[in-house]
Amino acid sequence: MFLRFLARYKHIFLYGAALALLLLLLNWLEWKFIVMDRAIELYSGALAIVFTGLGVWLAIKLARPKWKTVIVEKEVYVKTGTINEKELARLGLSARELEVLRLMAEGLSNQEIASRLFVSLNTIKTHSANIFEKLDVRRRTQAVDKAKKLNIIL
Amino acid sequence: MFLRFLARYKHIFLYGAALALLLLLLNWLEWKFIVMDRAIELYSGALAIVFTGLGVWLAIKLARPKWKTVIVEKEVYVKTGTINEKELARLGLSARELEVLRLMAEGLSNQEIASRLFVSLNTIKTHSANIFEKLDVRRRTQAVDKAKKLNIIL
DNA sequence: CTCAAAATCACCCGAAAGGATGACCCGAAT
DNA sequence: ATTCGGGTCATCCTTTCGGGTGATTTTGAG
Repeated sequence: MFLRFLARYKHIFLYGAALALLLLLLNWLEWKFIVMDRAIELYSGALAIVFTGLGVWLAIKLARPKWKTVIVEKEVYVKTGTINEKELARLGLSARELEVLRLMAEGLSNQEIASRLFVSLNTIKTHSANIFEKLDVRRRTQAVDKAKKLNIIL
Repeated sequence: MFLRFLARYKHIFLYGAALALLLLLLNWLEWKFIVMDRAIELYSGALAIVFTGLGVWLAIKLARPKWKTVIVEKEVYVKTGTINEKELARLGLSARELEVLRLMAEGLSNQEIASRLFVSLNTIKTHSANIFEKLDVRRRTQAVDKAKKLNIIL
């Protein structure tokens, strides 16, 4: 209970400890006889600087690094519902690659696609690599997403 | 030149001004005769508290850049259709899981999703496992496909 | 406060995916 | 006949996924 509370606000406790310790130290050493009589300004300045430092430290420790994420939206594409032949032609996907892409979009694994098309797994991997290259993506999920957004698959 | 510098670090100057003013005030009022002789502790304590406060204020003002705003440009594709709230409720996906699912649908890798949401990769793996469980699928591509077909994501 | 769900993180391990390259076959174009 | 693109398959290697399990922390409802 108390330990948890202490752990959570350890910085405050540390600060309090530092505060108490410093004041005690000042008293203990009886600086008032050493410094006070001739230069109260020096004493005040030193205190001010030290506790400003402590304050800064405290604030930094307590400040939660809250990151605000601002998402700027841009570029709007409209879903047409029909295949964008021009886009398809521009990308230069071969018939086989498009076939693989469609199966990919259905969530099939490479092995499943290979079985479905009666070819080897390696062949599908080659095709998919080519697809990624032509679509300028790095993963099948990206490929599917982009293909759908570009309306080259339904 | 100087003005720009001053504007940039106005908080430091304000702090310096406050420091000087307070010390001057103390001197002016000759508190050393009023307070010092009987309660140096009170004087020190007051100074400590005041300057701790100033330090905190200073740190907060200067730490402004830590409230960093991460601007993420995101392309938005508009699609006709609305979210199937009933289906969403039926599946029982949590808010976080839905969030992960959406990012998944954008083709992000688990690591990228983790970075985007400021959590660890392991957390995303747990979320995705739960998503697959709830959607009754085995792969992210299937999850995305099913989610889109069920209209629980756009 | 207490309980439960949600969210977080970790570790292990095997499967799948992906990058890079090379090779072979075949049909169409040069 | 040669070149070239598409399709096929392979090997090696690295990264990412996904399953399984356990644990702690946060949070919200009762």
